[in-house]
Amino acid sequence: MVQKKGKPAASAKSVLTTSEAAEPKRRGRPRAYQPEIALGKALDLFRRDGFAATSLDDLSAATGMNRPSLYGAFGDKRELYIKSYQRYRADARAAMIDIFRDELPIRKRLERIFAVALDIYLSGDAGPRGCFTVMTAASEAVADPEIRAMVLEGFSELDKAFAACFSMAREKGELPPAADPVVLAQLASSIIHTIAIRARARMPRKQLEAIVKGAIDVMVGA
Amino acid sequence: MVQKKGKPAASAKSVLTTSEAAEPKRRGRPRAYQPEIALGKALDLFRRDGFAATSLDDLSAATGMNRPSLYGAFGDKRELYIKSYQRYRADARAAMIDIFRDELPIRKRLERIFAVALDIYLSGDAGPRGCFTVMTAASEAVADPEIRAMVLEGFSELDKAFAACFSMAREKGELPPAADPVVLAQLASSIIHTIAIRARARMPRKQLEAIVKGAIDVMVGA
DNA sequence: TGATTTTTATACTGTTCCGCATAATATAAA
DNA sequence: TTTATATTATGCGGAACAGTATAAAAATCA
Repeated sequence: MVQKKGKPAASAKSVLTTSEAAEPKRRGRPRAYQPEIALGKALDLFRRDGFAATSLDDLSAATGMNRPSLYGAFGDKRELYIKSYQRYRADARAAMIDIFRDELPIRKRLERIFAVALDIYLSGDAGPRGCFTVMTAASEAVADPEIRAMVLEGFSELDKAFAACFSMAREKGELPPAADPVVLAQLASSIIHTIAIRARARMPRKQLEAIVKGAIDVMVGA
Repeated sequence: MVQKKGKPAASAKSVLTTSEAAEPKRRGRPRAYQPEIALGKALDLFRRDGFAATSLDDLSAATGMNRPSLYGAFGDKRELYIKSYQRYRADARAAMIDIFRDELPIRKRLERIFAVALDIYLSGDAGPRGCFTVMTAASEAVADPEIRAMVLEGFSELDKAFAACFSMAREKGELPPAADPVVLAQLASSIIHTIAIRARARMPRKQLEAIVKGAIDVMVGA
């Protein structure tokens, strides 16, 4: 019979945001799930309830995958948590990176960054989801070195991104020469952390925006 | 026989820091535990592992109380968590209140406040314990209205204490008249939150102190 | 068609979990 | 002493838990 000649190899591990990509013909029974979508569901659950309070039954129900499939695709619960966290970081980075790099005035840029952060932290059907890095720092990071390293790297990435922002602003004369980009960056990160935490306690967006506005005034001048 | 005449009544509920107080003679079998000490042990566990990852067996072992005694003394796990949290708040308040009210120059006062905060967040045998308010905000506060209310009240208490600090400093001429005590207080709280979170991820004290120093410089002038 | 491969579906194992029922124990009061 | 009261000690019960073993199903390959 005429056979379709599946593409030779070329690594099936391509990272795809959409699931439209034509995978090379796989051998056995086809998967009933889409890994990226399932991982997103797992992330939703972990963000809502945290690691310990999320059971594999919950994850199985949310992803539509039965337990053995979960293990086959992502490993055990901890590995799934780690992959969920990496997915969160990738998503957050994608949502932020353009604004960080933008050539807008510093004040406008900060406003947009914090607005996107609030969108991320306040979204969620069953209550505001907060920042997964902060939640993970508060819980799993103490006892698990590998998770801790990822969290610290997350803090560092944010600090550096803000510092680059403030450096550029100072070069363009938007900030006084004496302004210290690293200190300002740590301040900006602390605002990110406080609104993430407070959002999680359901503080209304208006109040969080007031905190952001006051902080921006202090950082770049009223 | 000669009997000791226990003091009549006078409310057994007196809040005592030491356990030396002579309780009025109680009727049945005497307790084998000291409630305040047991509650402290429970708090230690909850701070280390969080609500979901702390089992009643763990609590029973740490307090030396068997399960029924735990229930009798503190109610179920959630009630014990709430009482532990209230205890944490009382302890933290006791450690801070004098410094907040002190008449020291604002810079010195802030330095002391943050130093005590770091002491609290970095203590712990099995890793830094962080801020229990922040941890609770990140986990239980979303779904539990009663716990959430306590957490929000905790944020508010800290904001107000800082605001009072900055108000007094402005009145004394330590800050420019245009300085906004509420905005500065939210900044100071955000520093508290960021060092609590970062401590939990085992960021070294030196780095946390650098964050504090930079923030103080921005808040009250370098 | 039949063999091979990969995934799904079901169900099991042994553990841990929370809350409570029951009985033993230690004190004060009568 | 006896009675009442308050706590401790033991352990049960049923549910939930994480992980896996086994078999059925659905595809490709020969």
